[in-house]
Amino acid sequence: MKKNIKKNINDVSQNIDITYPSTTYKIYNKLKKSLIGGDLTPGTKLKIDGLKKKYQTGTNPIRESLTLLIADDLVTKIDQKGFKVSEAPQEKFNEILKTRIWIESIALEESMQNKKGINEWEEELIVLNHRLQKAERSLIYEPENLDSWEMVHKKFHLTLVSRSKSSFMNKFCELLYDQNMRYRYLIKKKKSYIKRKVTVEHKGILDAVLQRDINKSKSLLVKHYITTSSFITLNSPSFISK
Amino acid sequence: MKKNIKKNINDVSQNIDITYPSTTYKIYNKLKKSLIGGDLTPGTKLKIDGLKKKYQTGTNPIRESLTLLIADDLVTKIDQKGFKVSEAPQEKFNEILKTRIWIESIALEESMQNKKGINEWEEELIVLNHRLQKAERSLIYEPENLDSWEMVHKKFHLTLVSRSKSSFMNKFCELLYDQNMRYRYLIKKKKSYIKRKVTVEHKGILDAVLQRDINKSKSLLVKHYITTSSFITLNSPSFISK
DNA sequence: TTATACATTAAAATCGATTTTTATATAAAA
DNA sequence: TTTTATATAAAAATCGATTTTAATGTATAA
Repeated sequence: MKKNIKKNINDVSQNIDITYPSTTYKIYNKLKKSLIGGDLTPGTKLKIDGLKKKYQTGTNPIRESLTLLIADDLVTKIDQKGFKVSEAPQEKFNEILKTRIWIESIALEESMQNKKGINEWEEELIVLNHRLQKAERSLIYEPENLDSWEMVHKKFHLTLVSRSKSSFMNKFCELLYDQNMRYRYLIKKKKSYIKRKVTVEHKGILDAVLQRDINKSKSLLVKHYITTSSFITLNSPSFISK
Repeated sequence: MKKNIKKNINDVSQNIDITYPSTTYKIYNKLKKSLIGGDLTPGTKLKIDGLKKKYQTGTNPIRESLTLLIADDLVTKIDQKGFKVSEAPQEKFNEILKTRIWIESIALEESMQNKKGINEWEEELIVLNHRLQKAERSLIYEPENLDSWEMVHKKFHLTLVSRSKSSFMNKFCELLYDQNMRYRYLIKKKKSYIKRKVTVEHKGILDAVLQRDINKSKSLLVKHYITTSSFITLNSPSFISK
């Protein structure tokens, strides 16, 4: 009833077939954001009743959202004992870094070797890099723009490795990106993490790609990840998984 | 009530803390088996009501099982429109093959370079290969043993690539293994697929691993996958995704 | 004390009914 | 005829209550 009213309000303007996301989908996105943003401490139990109250909804959307988040490795489930926020030990971060380097090296190489639509791809990367530089500059004066910086940053990195002609590779890259992002926020919460300037590094990778120098591109990408990772070290005692 | 009785019956013998799987978990496993086994035609709609009747259970376990299967890429969900069996076009099989080769080449190399516990690993592989040969021979006279062959076969392949020290790599390998397995069964249902002898190939890979010849091991593993794949070609019209 | 059985509480898992949305069929207008 | 609106049917999604299981606390026996 309530939703029908809402639908009519929106429908009058245009005749587009707007579909409204399910509660499950909305809660999933909210929870995912909280988990990646480090708002939920690793290991914390995710009790259904609590989440029901917090998000003002029933059992089913909560449980389904949590089930979806298992696939993202942000939530862990123990049968008959419920859900909890996935742990985030240092060694897991090392795994993420290592795996990202393995996977993305292949994906970048394949993306560059795949000639079909390579010009359009290069142009897209130029635009994304431009937006990224802009977003980064705006961040100095308006730190509340972090969300939009995150969006462009993710898009830039995933586009870079998107042309391997394997949907599986794309999925793996995104999973690892989100995992890495989570650690960035977790460390920000613990230490007074200083957002370092990555503008130059992104530009370097882009230039190597435009030069169509595969090895240089790969090595710059790897170097970028390793440099970034040195800022994400959680070896404070609070981070050792219980 | 019913479950309590069951618990008591089992508990009298030993004082082990036996945990009973949830309905969701049981349904998940059954569905997964059906999906990999090719019993459910790609693209088929998975209606909640139908599954409820089939598995004699409520909405929740069904929906949760299906949600879990999305992560395995065996089920596809469209928000507000429900679940369906994931499509299985030829091109997707090509992706699986390609991605497996990329990922497992790295994982095998890392497994062999990782010296810690390498002797135990080699011994485990010898035992698994032995069981695999045995299971394969028994298959000639008792084809109903296919399930146990599948189990050993999966274990052999996943153990081979298990030591990269990245839980993500292990997960990716298993996902791709199951995806590949699904195609094996789908083609079996369509063509009169003849189970070919893979005994020699497994032995070859094992020997190369025991010789600690990384390049040889990798190339034999890749060759094994490519040879197998040539038997899994679904270019009959019935397989072109609608 | 320490361990074991039992009762209590809390939380997960499940059920069946209701609500909301989509798909289909039918009728009216261009 | 084709399109557009409306009514009906089917299915997905959600809700709130109930059942089942795990965790906690308490009393009793070794």
